[in-house]
Amino acid sequence: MGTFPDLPPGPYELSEALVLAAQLVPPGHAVSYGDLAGMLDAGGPRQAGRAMSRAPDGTGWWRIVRADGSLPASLSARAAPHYAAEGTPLTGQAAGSLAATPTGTLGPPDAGPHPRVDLARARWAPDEAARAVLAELKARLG
DNA sequence: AGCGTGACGAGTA
DNA sequence: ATACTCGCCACGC
Repeated sequence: MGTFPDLPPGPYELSEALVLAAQLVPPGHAVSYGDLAGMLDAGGPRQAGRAMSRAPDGTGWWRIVRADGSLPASLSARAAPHYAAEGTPLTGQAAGSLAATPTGTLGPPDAGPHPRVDLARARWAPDEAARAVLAELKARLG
């Protein structure tokens, strides 16, 4: 207990709980909108998206992406620097030393203007501590 | 009540 | 890989 930011007193609106759950996702990782809702066993991807659209500053909104790892164009442009800073795995990036740049004449395809998170590598699964927080959030849902 | 609108997702062509 | 459909569901008019 105590290793988390203090939870506001419940009961929570679902949108509020979704934002708090999003804040559990650590830098360098990501989950889909559907995943986020699934962590609370409540709502669905549309509600997760709406919650993110209204999320307060300080929420790592760029860590919540579409199921294919993308974000709407206007957002992905703003997300790119965060991915670079956090080392988030993106599609088209070499995983190890095997860098087979398929584009040939073009430069490295990595963080273009519209990066796509490689969820196969970046998807976050809650650790035990996070699961405890999620359980608490669920229990306090209004 | 109906109807349009989303920071969505899966299926199909 | 891109485009388009359809299902989804809370909100606001």
